Formats: sequence, C-alpha cells, structure tokens
Amino acid sequence: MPIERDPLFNGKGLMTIKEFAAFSGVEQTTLRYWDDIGLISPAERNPDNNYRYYSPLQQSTVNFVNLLSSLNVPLKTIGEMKDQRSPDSILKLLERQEILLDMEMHRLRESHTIIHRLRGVIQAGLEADPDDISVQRLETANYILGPRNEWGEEPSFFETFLRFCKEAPHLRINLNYSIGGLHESMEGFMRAPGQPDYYFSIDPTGYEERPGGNYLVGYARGYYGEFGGLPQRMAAYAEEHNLVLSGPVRVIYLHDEICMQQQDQYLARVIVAAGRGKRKAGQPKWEVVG
Amino acid sequence: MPIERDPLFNGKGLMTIKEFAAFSGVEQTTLRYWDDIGLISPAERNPDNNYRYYSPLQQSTVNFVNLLSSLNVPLKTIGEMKDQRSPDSILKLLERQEILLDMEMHRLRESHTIIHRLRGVIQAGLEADPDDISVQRLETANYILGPRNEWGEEPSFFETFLRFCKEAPHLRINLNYSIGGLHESMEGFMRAPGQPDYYFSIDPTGYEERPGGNYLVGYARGYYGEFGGLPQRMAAYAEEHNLVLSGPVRVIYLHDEICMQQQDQYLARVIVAAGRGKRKAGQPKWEVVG
DNA sequence: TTGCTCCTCACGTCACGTGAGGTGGC
DNA sequence: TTGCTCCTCACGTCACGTGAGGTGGC
Repeated sequence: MPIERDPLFNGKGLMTIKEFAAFSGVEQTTLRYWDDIGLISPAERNPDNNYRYYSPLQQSTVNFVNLLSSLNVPLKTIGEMKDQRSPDSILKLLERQEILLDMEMHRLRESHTIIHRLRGVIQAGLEADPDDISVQRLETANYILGPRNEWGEEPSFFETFLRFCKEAPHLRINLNYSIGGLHESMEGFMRAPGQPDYYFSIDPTGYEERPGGNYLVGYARGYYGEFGGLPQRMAAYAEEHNLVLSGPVRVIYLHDEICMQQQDQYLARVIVAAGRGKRKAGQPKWEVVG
Repeated sequence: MPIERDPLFNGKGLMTIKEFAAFSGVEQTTLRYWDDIGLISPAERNPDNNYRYYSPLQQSTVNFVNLLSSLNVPLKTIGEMKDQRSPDSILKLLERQEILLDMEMHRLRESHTIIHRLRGVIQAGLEADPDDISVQRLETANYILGPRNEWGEEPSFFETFLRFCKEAPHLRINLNYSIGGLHESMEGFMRAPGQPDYYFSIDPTGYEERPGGNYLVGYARGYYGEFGGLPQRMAAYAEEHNLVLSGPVRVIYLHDEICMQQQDQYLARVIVAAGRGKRKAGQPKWEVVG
C-alpha cells in the first residue's frame, strides 16, 4: 500500500527529502548522513521503497543541529545530547557554547585587526617610492616592545630573533603582527643597521606609544639587515636639510616573505623623528610630505 | 658528515622539528603534513637521516599560513598563492578575507544572540510554576510577525506551520529563534487554542514591538496545540480577579523538542495584556508578580 | 520507453591524528 | 644495550561529496 502524499501525507505535512532539503536549507546528502549516524531520522519511511519522509516539525531539530554544528560542536556530541536532553543539560551546553562563542569572536576580532594592519603595511610599501627620502607627518601608533637584544661577539640575527620569538608569548606579543626593529639612536642604526636594540610588534592594542609628528622616512630594498647606503643617505639628507634627528630609529619590513618571493626585493621602511635645526642662510625650508 | 647543531647550526638558528613545533605552536604532524603537500618545507634536511631543520624565519610564513587557515582558506589556495605571491595578489586575498571575516563575525553575533535568547527561554521554563496563573510585569520585547494563517475547513497544524516556515526567509525571519503563536484575541485563543492567527519569531532585532506592562501569564504542559483547560482557567482567573484581558494572546513554547524528549511534557507559556477592571465589593486587589 | 526522484553502497576529500616499524648518535 | 628523537608508510577520522548502479510510479 503506497503512502499517500498528495497534497500532504496523513495531514502531517510530510515532505520528501528533496522538499525537506529545500525547506530546511540542508543538503540531501547531509540529511542522509545525519540519518545514517542516527542524528536525525525522517519521521516516516515508505516500507516499499525506503523513501524518507520528513515532518515540518523536524525543522526545529535541524535548526538546533545547525546552530551547534556551526559552532563546531561534533555531531557525536549533539547526538549523545539528543538522547539525554533535558532543560538542565541543554542549558549547560548553551552556557559553554556562549563562552566559546565569546572567545571565538575575540579571536576573529584580532584576526580582523591583524589583516587590516597587514593590508596597511603592504599597501604602504606599494605606495612608497623606495629611492625617496622625505619628511612625513605620522600619526601616533601603539606597539609592544620586546626584551633588549644582546648582540654578542659573534652576532647572529637568527639567534637573536629566535630569542625574541621565544620571549614573545610571555610579553603578550602576537607574532602575527608585523615585527619591527628599534635602534635607540641614529648612531646605533648607522653602526649596525641589521642589529636593532629591540624588536617590537606593531600590535595597535600595545601599551607603548610612538608619538605622532614629523619623521624622516627612508626605504631600503634587500634581505633582512641589508640596508645598502640608506643610513648614510638619511644622515646626509638630514645634514643637507638642516634636520635634527632624535630618538629611536624604527625599521619595519613593508614587504617581506609574506608577499615577496625574492629575498633581495624585501622592502624596509626606516623612520626617525626629525626636528628643525637652525636654518643656515640660503637653505630651503624642508617640507612635510604625506 | 653530520650536521652541526650545537648550539645553532651554521649560525642560522636552525631548529629540529620538535623545537620548531614548540616554537611555532604547530604540531609536528602538521609540520610534516605541510612539508608533504609542499606548503612549508624545512630550510634544510640532513642528507644522512632526512631530519628536518627549520629556520626561525619560517615562523613568519607559519604565522601567515595559520592566519589564513584559521579563516578557513584551504591549504591548497595558500600553497598556490605562495608560489605566485606579490604585494598585489596578497592584498587582494586579504581584502577578500577581511570581507569574509566581517560576514563571519556577523554570523557569530547572531548565533550569540540566538543562544542567549534560547537560554533565557529554557531558564524561564525551569523557573515557572506550570500550575500557576498570575499577573506579571513584562518588559518591552521585539519580534517579527509572519503572514496571517489560514485555517481551512480541515485545519492542519503541520500544513499551516509549513507555510509559515516557507515564507520565513522572505520576511527575514530566522527560524533559529523560538517561534511563537499569536491569537488576535482571547476569544480566538479560547475557541481554537492550537490555531493561532499568526506565527512570530522572538528575534530581538525585529521591527515589531510587544509593549511592556502587566500580563496575565499561564502555562500548559503538552504537545503543540494541547492546552488542556488553560484558556478557561485563565478566563476564570481574570473574572475572579476582576481583570480586563485585552489585545493579542501570545503562546511561546519554553520547553520543546530542543530540550525535552517526551512530547507530552512540552511547556507552553501563554500571555495576554491584563488591565484592571472595576473592582467588585469585597474582592481583593490583584498583585503583580515577577 | 522516457524522465524523474529516490535508494544503497563504495570510494574520495580535507587536514590532519595515530600507531607500526625502523634509523642514528650518545 | 638503553633511551631518545627523528624518519616513512599506512590507515583512521570527521562530515560530508560524488558517482555507480538500481528501483518505482507516471
């Protein structure tokens, strides 16, 4: 005896798997899989041909499964829960999920910030004229400073960087942000441009603040620590334009292995606070760019 | 000739897979898998025993892979990107990911609201005294109303509910929220308690508003549409306490198939706005509870 | 007979996780 | 010899996705 289905089986509004898939927004294969593992079985089966018939009421359960599985609760857990569900057990599950959801949202917010910052950094590299040295007005920016680097007798960039990376978690430094090098003075940068006194993360939630203002900005193409003649060129530019360079020198790689294939084409940006010195006669004022 | 490794191979700070796993926070098996599929291979291999040696610089790439894969970018895509990476291509990828991230955060916020509301509903069911009828002061709440139900000559709950569910997406009704039934009047509820004039979703972002104020609140245990004598008991309570019941009657299932196994133990809450009628001599004032 | 929907069963996929069995230097 | 780390290879896992081959009613 075939099952009546026109218009609605037994007045229960039963749907074929195709109808229920469209109705519930869950793929047929997924519905069959959920049936196979005993998670959600159709309200009825046609004993002749084993066709599945779903009730509209199962939508509610499907929604619940969708909700939990979209929060990465394993189907097994959902299934076990199903057979022992009670207001209390479901409440407990929901409480736990709400906490996990909060953590996940926090994680995503951080990813969002990281991506946004990274886009800004790469974009800045595209917009920069690598051969140009200029004075630019920069906004205040936050960062997190790592421990002081110790460059021994046989200084190894890798070893020092490794130490920084290992210390990073303790200092709440997220290494997904771009990492920069900081020299305490222009003299230090000129003496050993590849050996910064500190590494820092450009985490905008950092507690340390790089003040806004005028900075002398230069760029260098090359692998980590290779700056060509940039330190000297920047010093010469300052001399020529009667600038007083003060405070730390900061190096950030705008283009590094993330977006470049050739190591010798990495792009570093070097900035150092620039004040106006006494202007010599006949010398032009320097202009603030950007 | 064995590879020197103490303290740091060739001054490059090379690490064994164990060290690099601890350092980068990525499992050894994952690192081997990434090597297998050509995503990230160690900086060096010991030709004698095939040991992998990683450079601290690979941390940056690992971070990038982690970042993208945590956003569900397939490793294949990341790998293809790796071989053709350029500032432009990476920028495009990041832009796309930032948009997807925004959507995901929106989705999670909605899940959060849904879970929070569901917790509230189930909790309310636990705290309720199902046999009690009382007047409670309720806050304003938003909701989304579905289309008007048509209960034909042979009324089918399933058929009608199915129609509502099918219309829901067009009305921006998210079926993950609890669904309630709305009767236009107490008379309608008493006449056919299982056949509401509308279904509605308790979506707090809904544009329709259930006003705050005093409501007569009753509970019923049973399957959908089974209210026992509740309509009559509520009417009798109103009569006895000299209450004027006005406006729509709303039914919400606090405990349904989500948290109950026995269908006859579902718990519905019925509310209807209650105003004070003329008090008859000798009759006590009604009290507002909750 | 044709077209359509449905079925089961087997195998593939993705990103690993888990042993099993073996190597190499102290 | 023992203990330790590393290796490769094969198979398992999770939540499906994808045909392959077959059924049943119009």
